[in-house]
Amino acid sequence: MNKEDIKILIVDDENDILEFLSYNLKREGYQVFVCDNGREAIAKAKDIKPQLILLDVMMPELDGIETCRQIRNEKTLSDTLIAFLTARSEDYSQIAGFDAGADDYIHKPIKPRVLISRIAGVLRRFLSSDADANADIGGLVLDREKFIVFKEGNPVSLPKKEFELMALLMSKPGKVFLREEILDKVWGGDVVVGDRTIDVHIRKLREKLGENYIKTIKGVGYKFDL
Amino acid sequence: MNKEDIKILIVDDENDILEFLSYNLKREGYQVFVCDNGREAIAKAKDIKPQLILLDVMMPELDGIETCRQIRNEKTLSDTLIAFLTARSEDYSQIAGFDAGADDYIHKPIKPRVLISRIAGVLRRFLSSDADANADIGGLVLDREKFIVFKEGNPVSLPKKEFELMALLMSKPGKVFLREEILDKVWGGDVVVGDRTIDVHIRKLREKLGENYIKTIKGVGYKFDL
DNA sequence: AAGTCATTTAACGATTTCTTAATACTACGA
DNA sequence: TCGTAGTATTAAGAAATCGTTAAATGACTT
Repeated sequence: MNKEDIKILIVDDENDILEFLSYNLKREGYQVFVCDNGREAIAKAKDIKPQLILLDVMMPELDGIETCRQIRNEKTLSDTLIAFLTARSEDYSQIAGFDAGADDYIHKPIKPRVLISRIAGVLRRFLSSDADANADIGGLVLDREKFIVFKEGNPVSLPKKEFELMALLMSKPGKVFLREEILDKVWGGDVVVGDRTIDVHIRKLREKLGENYIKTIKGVGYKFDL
Repeated sequence: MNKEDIKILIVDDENDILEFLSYNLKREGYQVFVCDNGREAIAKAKDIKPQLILLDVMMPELDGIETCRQIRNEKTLSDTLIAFLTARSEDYSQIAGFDAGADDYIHKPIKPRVLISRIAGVLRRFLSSDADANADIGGLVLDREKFIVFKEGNPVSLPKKEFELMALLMSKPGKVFLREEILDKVWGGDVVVGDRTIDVHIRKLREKLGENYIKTIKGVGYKFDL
Protein backbone atom coordinates (compact mmCIF):
# COMPACT_ATOMS: atom_id res chain seq x y z
CA MET A 1 0.00 0.00 0.00
CA ASN A 2 1.41 3.32 -1.05
CA LYS A 3 0.99 6.71 0.47
CA GLU A 4 -0.79 7.85 -2.65
CA ASP A 5 -3.51 5.32 -2.04
CA ILE A 6 -4.12 6.34 1.52
CA LYS A 7 -7.04 8.59 2.31
CA ILE A 8 -7.00 10.63 5.48
CA LEU A 9 -9.98 12.52 6.76
CA ILE A 10 -9.27 15.37 9.13
CA VAL A 11 -12.04 16.64 11.35
CA ASP A 12 -11.55 19.79 13.37
CA ASP A 13 -13.57 22.90 13.89
CA GLU A 14 -10.54 25.16 13.83
CA ASN A 15 -9.68 26.13 10.34
CA ASP A 16 -6.01 26.81 11.10
CA ILE A 17 -5.51 23.29 12.29
CA LEU A 18 -7.26 21.83 9.29
CA GLU A 19 -5.04 23.70 6.94
CA PHE A 20 -1.90 22.99 8.82
CA LEU A 21 -2.52 19.27 8.95
CA SER A 22 -3.82 19.16 5.44
CA TYR A 23 -0.78 20.91 4.08
CA ASN A 24 1.67 18.68 5.83
CA LEU A 25 -0.06 15.46 4.96
CA LYS A 26 -0.59 16.37 1.33
CA ARG A 27 3.02 17.22 1.14
CA GLU A 28 3.80 13.68 2.21
CA GLY A 29 1.68 12.36 -0.60
CA TYR A 30 -1.45 11.30 1.22
CA GLN A 31 -4.92 12.00 -0.11
CA VAL A 32 -6.41 14.45 2.32
CA PHE A 33 -10.03 15.30 3.01
CA VAL A 34 -11.26 17.74 5.58
CA CYS A 35 -14.39 18.74 7.37
CA ASP A 36 -15.19 20.89 10.33
CA ASN A 37 -17.87 19.07 12.29
CA GLY A 38 -18.82 15.66 13.50
CA ARG A 39 -21.99 15.09 11.57
CA GLU A 40 -20.43 15.91 8.26
CA ALA A 41 -17.45 13.76 9.20
CA ILE A 42 -19.60 10.68 9.55
CA ALA A 43 -21.25 11.22 6.20
CA LYS A 44 -17.95 11.93 4.50
CA ALA A 45 -16.28 8.94 6.09
CA LYS A 46 -19.02 6.63 4.77
CA ASP A 47 -18.58 8.13 1.38
CA ILE A 48 -14.83 8.14 0.90
CA LYS A 49 -13.87 5.35 3.30
CA PRO A 50 -10.61 6.78 4.51
CA GLN A 51 -7.98 4.54 6.06
CA LEU A 52 -7.41 7.05 8.81
CA ILE A 53 -9.49 9.72 10.50
CA LEU A 54 -7.87 12.43 12.58
CA LEU A 55 -10.52 13.58 14.96
CA ASP A 56 -10.51 16.61 17.19
CA VAL A 57 -11.86 15.80 20.59
CA MET A 58 -13.26 19.20 21.31
CA MET A 59 -15.90 20.20 18.84
CA PRO A 60 -19.21 21.96 19.20
CA GLU A 61 -22.35 19.89 18.70
CA LEU A 62 -21.12 16.40 18.08
CA ASP A 63 -17.80 16.00 19.91
CA GLY A 64 -14.95 13.76 18.85
CA ILE A 65 -15.72 10.94 21.19
CA GLU A 66 -19.34 10.69 20.13
CA THR A 67 -18.35 10.98 16.48
CA CYS A 68 -15.88 8.20 17.01
CA ARG A 69 -18.54 5.98 18.53
CA GLN A 70 -20.85 6.49 15.63
CA ILE A 71 -18.13 5.78 13.13
CA ARG A 72 -17.26 2.63 15.01
CA ASN A 73 -20.85 1.54 14.60
CA GLU A 74 -20.61 1.71 10.86
CA LYS A 75 -19.86 -1.74 9.51
CA THR A 76 -18.40 -0.37 6.31
CA LEU A 77 -15.83 1.53 8.33
CA SER A 78 -14.65 -1.28 10.54
CA ASP A 79 -11.10 -1.08 9.25
CA THR A 80 -10.82 2.65 9.55
CA LEU A 81 -8.27 3.92 12.03
CA ILE A 82 -9.14 6.80 14.26
CA ALA A 83 -6.62 9.05 15.94
CA PHE A 84 -7.67 11.76 18.34
CA LEU A 85 -6.27 15.22 18.36
CA THR A 86 -6.12 16.53 21.89
CA ALA A 87 -4.70 19.45 23.73
CA ARG A 88 -2.02 18.35 26.13
CA SER A 89 -4.02 19.26 29.15
CA GLU A 90 -7.09 17.22 28.38
CA ASP A 91 -6.03 13.79 29.41
CA TYR A 92 -9.41 12.74 30.59
CA SER A 93 -10.15 12.10 26.95
CA GLN A 94 -7.48 9.45 27.09
CA ILE A 95 -9.76 7.17 28.98
CA ALA A 96 -13.02 8.04 27.35
CA GLY A 97 -11.40 7.99 23.94
CA PHE A 98 -9.93 4.55 23.87
CA ASP A 99 -13.18 3.31 25.15
CA ALA A 100 -14.86 4.84 22.16
CA GLY A 101 -12.50 3.04 19.86
CA ALA A 102 -9.58 5.33 19.17
CA ASP A 103 -6.38 3.88 17.83
CA ASP A 104 -3.99 6.64 18.79
CA TYR A 105 -3.66 10.08 20.23
CA ILE A 106 -1.85 13.04 18.84
CA HIS A 107 -1.32 15.98 21.11
CA LYS A 108 -1.56 19.58 20.06
CA PRO A 109 0.40 21.66 19.46
CA ILE A 110 1.45 19.44 16.59
CA LYS A 111 4.86 19.55 15.00
CA PRO A 112 5.04 18.48 11.37
CA ARG A 113 7.78 15.89 11.77
CA VAL A 114 6.10 14.36 14.75
CA LEU A 115 2.80 14.28 12.96
CA ILE A 116 4.22 12.60 9.91
CA SER A 117 6.07 9.91 11.75
CA ARG A 118 3.20 9.35 14.11
CA ILE A 119 0.80 8.86 11.28
CA ALA A 120 3.19 6.63 9.46
CA GLY A 121 3.36 4.71 12.71
CA VAL A 122 -0.39 4.37 13.05
CA LEU A 123 -0.78 3.29 9.48
CA ARG A 124 2.08 0.86 9.71
CA ARG A 125 0.77 -0.75 12.80
CA PHE A 126 -2.60 -1.52 11.30
CA LEU A 127 -2.04 -1.80 7.61
CA SER A 128 1.29 -3.56 7.71
CA SER A 129 2.29 -0.92 5.29
CA ASP A 130 6.00 -0.63 4.85
CA ALA A 131 5.64 3.06 4.13
CA ASP A 132 8.39 3.95 6.46
CA ALA A 133 8.77 0.92 8.56
CA ASN A 134 12.01 0.73 10.41
CA ALA A 135 14.47 0.63 7.64
CA ASP A 136 17.05 -2.08 7.90
CA ILE A 137 19.75 -1.74 5.36
CA GLY A 138 23.17 -3.20 5.61
CA GLY A 139 23.14 -3.67 9.34
CA LEU A 140 21.56 -0.32 10.08
CA VAL A 141 18.15 -0.18 11.68
CA LEU A 142 16.46 3.10 12.29
CA ASP A 143 13.88 3.09 15.02
CA ARG A 144 11.76 6.17 14.63
CA GLU A 145 9.80 5.51 17.76
CA LYS A 146 12.73 5.04 20.06
CA PHE A 147 14.77 7.69 18.31
CA ILE A 148 17.71 5.37 18.06
CA VAL A 149 19.77 3.86 15.30
CA PHE A 150 21.03 0.32 15.70
CA LYS A 151 24.30 -0.44 14.06
CA GLU A 152 24.70 -4.19 13.82
CA GLY A 153 22.51 -4.52 16.87
CA ASN A 154 24.24 -1.89 18.96
CA PRO A 155 22.19 1.15 19.79
CA VAL A 156 23.61 4.48 18.77
CA SER A 157 21.64 7.43 20.03
CA LEU A 158 21.65 10.52 17.92
CA PRO A 159 20.67 14.08 18.67
CA LYS A 160 17.58 15.40 17.02
CA LYS A 161 18.93 16.99 13.89
CA GLU A 162 21.29 14.14 13.20
CA PHE A 163 18.51 11.65 13.69
CA GLU A 164 16.13 13.50 11.44
CA LEU A 165 18.72 13.86 8.76
CA MET A 166 19.49 10.16 8.96
CA ALA A 167 15.80 9.35 8.96
CA LEU A 168 15.31 11.39 5.84
CA LEU A 169 18.18 9.79 4.00
CA MET A 170 17.07 6.32 5.04
CA SER A 171 13.47 6.96 4.08
CA LYS A 172 14.45 6.30 0.49
CA PRO A 173 17.64 4.35 0.34
CA GLY A 174 19.53 5.14 -2.80
CA LYS A 175 17.66 8.30 -3.55
CA VAL A 176 19.80 11.38 -3.75
CA PHE A 177 18.47 14.20 -1.61
CA LEU A 178 19.34 17.65 -2.85
CA ARG A 179 20.75 20.02 -0.28
CA GLU A 180 17.67 22.18 -0.74
CA GLU A 181 15.47 19.20 -0.13
CA ILE A 182 17.35 18.33 3.03
CA LEU A 183 17.12 21.85 4.33
CA ASP A 184 13.45 21.98 3.53
CA LYS A 185 12.57 18.71 5.20
CA VAL A 186 14.92 18.58 8.15
CA TRP A 187 15.31 22.22 8.98
CA GLY A 188 12.01 23.44 7.59
CA GLY A 189 11.32 25.60 4.59
CA ASP A 190 11.49 28.81 6.51
CA VAL A 191 14.75 28.29 8.36
CA VAL A 192 17.86 29.64 6.77
CA VAL A 193 21.11 27.95 7.66
CA GLY A 194 24.38 27.80 5.81
CA ASP A 195 25.34 24.96 3.54
CA ARG A 196 28.23 23.87 5.74
CA THR A 197 25.75 23.02 8.44
CA ILE A 198 24.59 20.01 6.50
CA ASP A 199 28.15 18.89 5.96
CA VAL A 200 28.90 19.03 9.63
CA HIS A 201 25.90 16.93 10.49
CA ILE A 202 26.79 14.46 7.79
CA ARG A 203 30.25 14.26 9.24
CA LYS A 204 28.92 13.52 12.71
CA LEU A 205 26.74 10.78 11.31
CA ARG A 206 29.64 9.24 9.47
CA GLU A 207 31.70 9.49 12.63
CA LYS A 208 29.12 7.66 14.67
CA LEU A 209 27.82 5.15 12.17
CA GLY A 210 30.72 4.58 9.85
CA GLU A 211 31.93 6.06 6.62
CA ASN A 212 30.19 3.72 4.26
CA TYR A 213 26.55 4.53 4.59
CA ILE A 214 26.23 8.07 3.38
CA LYS A 215 27.50 8.91 -0.06
CA THR A 216 28.18 12.35 -1.41
CA ILE A 217 27.09 13.26 -4.90
CA LYS A 218 29.06 16.37 -5.58
CA GLY A 219 27.05 19.27 -6.81
CA VAL A 220 23.84 17.38 -6.16
CA GLY A 221 23.39 16.11 -2.63
CA TYR A 222 23.71 13.09 -0.40
CA LYS A 223 22.23 9.63 -0.37
CA PHE A 224 22.07 6.65 1.92
CA ASP A 225 23.37 3.58 0.19
CA LEU A 226 25.81 0.75 0.49
CA MET B 1 2.13 12.56 -21.20
CA ASN B 2 5.22 14.47 -22.26
CA LYS B 3 6.55 17.71 -20.96
CA GLU B 4 5.92 19.27 -24.32
CA ASP B 5 2.23 18.63 -23.91
CA ILE B 6 2.01 20.22 -20.51
CA LYS B 7 0.73 23.75 -20.23
CA ILE B 8 1.62 25.79 -17.19
CA LEU B 9 0.03 29.12 -16.41
CA ILE B 10 1.97 31.42 -14.13
CA VAL B 11 0.15 34.21 -12.35
CA ASP B 12 2.09 36.83 -10.46
CA ASP B 13 1.99 40.58 -10.36
CA GLU B 14 5.74 40.91 -10.16
CA ASN B 15 7.27 40.86 -13.56
CA ASP B 16 10.65 39.63 -12.34
CA ILE B 17 9.10 36.51 -10.92
CA LEU B 18 7.09 35.87 -14.05
CA GLU B 19 10.15 36.03 -16.19
CA PHE B 20 12.25 33.96 -13.87
CA LEU B 21 9.72 31.17 -13.63
CA SER B 22 8.81 31.34 -17.25
CA TYR B 23 12.42 31.09 -18.31
CA ASN B 24 13.15 28.12 -16.12
CA LEU B 25 10.05 26.19 -17.02
CA LYS B 26 10.36 26.82 -20.73
CA ARG B 27 13.88 25.57 -20.46
CA GLU B 28 12.51 22.31 -19.14
CA GLY B 29 10.27 22.01 -22.15
CA TYR B 30 6.93 22.97 -20.68
CA GLN B 31 4.52 25.23 -22.51
CA VAL B 32 4.40 28.36 -20.44
CA PHE B 33 1.75 31.08 -20.26
CA VAL B 34 1.82 34.07 -18.00
CA CYS B 35 -0.40 36.78 -16.71
CA ASP B 36 -0.15 39.35 -13.99
CA ASN B 37 -3.54 39.42 -12.30
CA GLY B 38 -6.26 37.18 -11.07
CA ARG B 39 -9.08 38.15 -13.36
CA GLU B 40 -7.06 37.65 -16.47
CA ALA B 41 -5.79 34.39 -15.04
CA ILE B 42 -9.28 32.97 -14.80
CA ALA B 43 -10.10 33.89 -18.35
CA LYS B 44 -6.83 32.56 -19.66
CA ALA B 45 -7.18 29.37 -17.69
CA LYS B 46 -10.60 28.70 -19.21
CA ASP B 47 -9.15 29.35 -22.61
CA ILE B 48 -5.96 27.33 -22.62
CA LYS B 49 -6.84 24.75 -19.96
CA PRO B 50 -3.43 24.36 -18.42
CA GLN B 51 -2.53 21.25 -16.43
CA LEU B 52 -0.91 23.37 -13.76
CA ILE B 53 -1.34 26.88 -12.49
CA LEU B 54 1.30 28.58 -10.37
CA LEU B 55 -0.49 31.21 -8.41
CA ASP B 56 0.98 34.00 -6.37
CA VAL B 57 -0.88 34.39 -3.12
CA MET B 58 -0.29 38.09 -2.76
CA MET B 59 -1.76 40.05 -5.60
CA PRO B 60 -3.63 43.34 -5.79
CA GLU B 61 -7.34 43.18 -6.58
CA LEU B 62 -8.14 39.51 -6.86
CA ASP B 63 -5.72 37.66 -4.62
CA GLY B 64 -4.42 34.15 -5.20
CA ILE B 65 -6.78 32.46 -2.84
CA GLU B 66 -9.87 34.03 -4.34
CA THR B 67 -8.58 33.33 -7.82
CA CYS B 68 -8.06 29.75 -6.82
CA ARG B 69 -11.60 29.47 -5.54
CA GLN B 70 -13.04 30.79 -8.75
CA ILE B 71 -10.93 28.46 -10.83
CA ARG B 72 -12.05 25.58 -8.69
CA ASN B 73 -15.62 26.50 -9.47
CA GLU B 74 -15.03 26.06 -13.17
CA LYS B 75 -16.15 22.61 -14.21
CA THR B 76 -13.96 22.62 -17.26
CA LEU B 77 -10.92 23.10 -15.04
CA SER B 78 -11.62 20.37 -12.56
CA ASP B 79 -8.43 18.52 -13.36
CA THR B 80 -6.21 21.53 -13.23
CA LEU B 81 -3.58 21.53 -10.52
CA ILE B 82 -2.93 24.67 -8.57
CA ALA B 83 0.24 25.42 -6.66
CA PHE B 84 0.63 28.54 -4.62
CA LEU B 85 3.70 30.70 -4.56
CA THR B 86 4.24 32.06 -1.09
CA ALA B 87 6.87 34.07 0.69
CA ARG B 88 8.87 32.14 3.24
CA SER B 89 7.53 34.19 6.06
CA GLU B 90 3.85 33.51 5.49
CA ASP B 91 3.49 30.47 7.65
CA TYR B 92 1.47 27.91 5.79
CA SER B 93 -0.71 27.18 8.72
CA GLN B 94 -2.07 30.67 8.35
CA ILE B 95 -2.87 30.43 4.72
CA ALA B 96 -6.35 29.57 3.68
CA GLY B 97 -4.99 28.01 0.55
CA PHE B 98 -5.69 24.36 0.78
CA ASP B 99 -9.19 25.11 1.76
CA ALA B 100 -9.53 26.91 -1.52
CA GLY B 101 -8.28 23.84 -3.34
CA ALA B 102 -4.54 24.21 -3.78
CA ASP B 103 -2.47 21.13 -4.51
CA ASP B 104 0.91 22.34 -3.33
CA TYR B 105 2.91 25.24 -2.08
CA ILE B 106 6.17 26.57 -3.40
CA HIS B 107 8.07 28.98 -1.24
CA LYS B 108 9.82 32.07 -2.51
CA PRO B 109 12.61 32.76 -2.99
CA ILE B 110 12.50 30.00 -5.53
CA LYS B 111 15.59 28.15 -6.65
CA PRO B 112 15.43 26.73 -10.15
CA ARG B 113 16.36 23.21 -9.23
CA VAL B 114 13.86 23.05 -6.45
CA LEU B 115 11.17 24.49 -8.66
CA ILE B 116 11.76 21.98 -11.39
CA SER B 117 11.76 18.95 -9.15
CA ARG B 118 8.82 20.22 -7.20
CA ILE B 119 6.79 20.72 -10.31
CA ALA B 120 7.80 17.37 -11.69
CA GLY B 121 6.63 16.01 -8.35
CA VAL B 122 3.27 17.71 -8.45
CA LEU B 123 2.64 16.65 -11.99
CA ARG B 124 3.75 13.12 -11.35
CA ARG B 125 1.66 12.78 -8.29
CA PHE B 126 -1.52 13.80 -10.02
CA LEU B 127 -1.04 12.90 -13.64
CA SER B 128 0.99 9.74 -13.23
CA SER B 129 3.23 11.34 -15.77
CA ASP B 130 6.43 9.53 -16.50
CA ALA B 131 8.22 12.85 -16.53
CA ASP B 132 11.31 11.44 -14.95
CA ALA B 133 10.85 7.74 -15.23
CA ASN B 134 13.98 5.70 -15.62
CA ALA B 135 15.01 5.18 -19.16
CA ASP B 136 16.15 1.67 -20.00
CA ILE B 137 17.68 1.15 -23.39
CA GLY B 138 20.00 -1.59 -24.51
CA GLY B 139 21.26 -2.57 -21.11
CA LEU B 140 21.61 0.99 -19.92
CA VAL B 141 19.33 2.21 -17.16
CA LEU B 142 19.47 5.77 -16.06
CA ASP B 143 18.19 6.29 -12.55
CA ARG B 144 17.58 9.96 -11.98
CA GLU B 145 16.63 9.47 -8.37
CA LYS B 146 19.72 7.56 -7.43
CA PHE B 147 21.85 9.61 -9.77
CA ILE B 148 23.37 6.49 -11.18
CA VAL B 149 23.58 4.78 -14.54
CA PHE B 150 23.40 1.02 -14.54
CA LYS B 151 25.32 -0.69 -17.28
CA GLU B 152 24.09 -4.24 -17.57
CA GLY B 153 23.15 -4.10 -13.94
CA ASN B 154 26.38 -2.60 -12.67
CA PRO B 155 26.15 0.84 -11.20
CA VAL B 156 28.31 3.49 -12.75
CA SER B 157 28.33 6.78 -10.96
CA LEU B 158 28.83 9.89 -12.98
CA PRO B 159 29.63 13.46 -12.01
CA LYS B 160 26.91 16.00 -12.37
CA LYS B 161 27.52 17.36 -15.83
CA GLU B 162 28.21 13.97 -17.31
CA PHE B 163 25.06 12.61 -15.77
CA GLU B 164 22.96 15.45 -17.02
CA LEU B 165 24.39 15.16 -20.48
CA MET B 166 23.70 11.44 -20.51
CA ALA B 167 20.22 12.03 -19.15
CA LEU B 168 19.54 14.45 -21.95
CA LEU B 169 20.75 12.12 -24.66
CA MET B 170 18.80 9.22 -23.20
CA SER B 171 15.65 11.26 -22.86
CA LYS B 172 15.01 10.72 -26.55
CA PRO B 173 16.91 7.76 -27.83
CA GLY B 174 17.78 8.13 -31.46
CA LYS B 175 17.21 11.84 -31.57
CA VAL B 176 20.19 13.89 -32.58
CA PHE B 177 20.87 16.73 -30.18
CA LEU B 178 22.51 19.75 -31.72
CA ARG B 179 25.51 21.09 -29.85
CA GLU B 180 23.54 24.25 -29.33
CA GLU B 181 20.70 22.29 -27.81
CA ILE B 182 23.04 20.41 -25.51
CA LEU B 183 24.66 23.60 -24.28
CA ASP B 184 21.28 25.13 -23.68
CA LYS B 185 19.82 22.26 -21.75
CA VAL B 186 22.79 20.93 -19.83
CA TRP B 187 24.76 24.08 -19.26
CA GLY B 188 21.97 26.59 -19.41
CA GLY B 189 21.24 29.21 -22.00
CA ASP B 190 23.20 31.88 -20.25
CA VAL B 191 26.39 29.97 -19.60
CA VAL B 192 29.07 30.33 -22.20
CA VAL B 193 31.46 27.47 -22.63
CA GLY B 194 33.49 26.39 -25.59
CA ASP B 195 32.42 23.68 -27.98
CA ARG B 196 35.27 21.39 -26.99
CA THR B 197 33.80 21.11 -23.53
CA ILE B 198 31.01 18.96 -24.87
CA ASP B 199 33.45 16.70 -26.64
CA VAL B 200 35.38 16.13 -23.48
CA HIS B 201 32.30 15.15 -21.56
CA ILE B 202 31.19 12.87 -24.35
CA ARG B 203 34.57 11.24 -24.24
CA LYS B 204 34.33 10.65 -20.50
CA LEU B 205 30.94 9.06 -20.94
CA ARG B 206 32.22 6.78 -23.65
CA GLU B 207 35.14 5.88 -21.42
CA LYS B 208 32.88 4.91 -18.55
CA LEU B 209 29.95 3.37 -20.38
CA GLY B 210 31.47 2.03 -23.54
CA GLU B 211 32.00 3.35 -27.04
CA ASN B 212 28.80 2.07 -28.55
CA TYR B 213 26.10 4.11 -26.95
CA ILE B 214 26.79 7.64 -28.08
CA LYS B 215 27.07 8.30 -31.77
CA THR B 216 28.58 11.38 -33.35
CA ILE B 217 26.82 13.01 -36.26
CA LYS B 218 29.46 15.18 -37.80
CA GLY B 219 28.49 18.77 -38.24
CA VAL B 220 25.26 18.21 -36.36
CA GLY B 221 25.56 16.80 -32.88
CA TYR B 222 25.33 13.62 -30.84
CA LYS B 223 22.72 10.98 -30.24
CA PHE B 224 22.17 8.06 -27.94
CA ASP B 225 21.48 4.93 -29.91
CA LEU B 226 22.49 1.33 -30.29
C1' DA C 1 27.51 30.13 37.73
C1' DA C 2 29.99 26.61 35.57
C1' DG C 3 29.43 22.85 32.68
C1' DT C 4 27.48 20.07 29.11
C1' DC C 5 25.50 19.18 24.84
C1' DA C 6 23.46 20.34 20.35
C1' DT C 7 23.68 23.33 16.78
C1' DT C 8 25.58 26.55 13.74
C1' DT C 9 29.15 29.33 11.68
C1' DA C 10 33.59 30.55 9.78
C1' DA C 11 37.93 29.61 7.88
C1' DC C 12 40.85 26.96 5.43
C1' DG C 13 42.44 22.85 3.15
C1' DA C 14 41.47 18.97 0.12
C1' DT C 15 39.31 17.04 -3.55
C1' DT C 16 36.64 16.58 -7.44
C1' DT C 17 34.83 18.34 -11.42
C1' DC C 18 34.86 21.49 -15.25
C1' DT C 19 36.98 23.97 -18.80
C1' DT C 20 40.42 25.17 -21.84
C1' DA C 21 44.07 24.92 -24.99
C1' DA C 22 47.05 22.54 -27.82
C1' DT C 23 47.58 18.81 -30.80
C1' DA C 24 46.15 14.62 -33.24
C1' DC C 25 43.00 12.38 -35.92
C1' DT C 26 39.43 11.35 -39.66
C1' DA C 27 36.43 11.85 -43.57
C1' DC C 28 35.59 14.11 -47.54
C1' DG C 29 35.94 16.97 -51.56
C1' DA C 30 39.03 19.48 -54.80
C1' DT D 1 47.23 13.63 -52.26
C1' DC D 2 46.34 17.81 -49.99
C1' DG D 3 43.52 20.90 -47.50
C1' DT D 4 39.72 21.68 -44.76
C1' DA D 5 36.22 21.16 -41.34
C1' DG D 6 34.96 18.96 -37.74
C1' DT D 7 35.77 15.82 -33.84
C1' DA D 8 38.96 13.15 -30.45
C1' DT D 9 42.36 13.14 -27.11
C1' DT D 10 45.24 14.63 -23.53
C1' DA D 11 47.06 17.12 -19.92
C1' DA D 12 46.96 20.90 -17.07
C1' DG D 13 44.97 24.95 -14.85
C1' DA D 14 40.70 26.99 -12.89
C1' DA D 15 36.62 26.71 -10.45
C1' DA D 16 33.32 24.68 -7.71
C1' DT D 17 32.19 21.99 -4.01
C1' DC D 18 32.97 19.36 -0.07
C1' DG D 19 35.50 17.97 4.38
C1' DT D 20 37.40 19.22 8.60
C1' DT D 21 38.43 21.69 12.54
C1' DA D 22 37.78 24.84 16.01
C1' DA D 23 35.27 28.04 18.06
C1' DA D 24 30.76 30.83 19.05
C1' DT D 25 26.11 30.47 20.54
C1' DG D 26 22.31 29.15 23.22
C1' DA D 27 19.49 26.04 25.84
C1' DC D 28 19.42 23.18 29.62
C1' DT D 29 21.56 20.95 33.93
C1' DT D 30 23.86 20.54 37.98
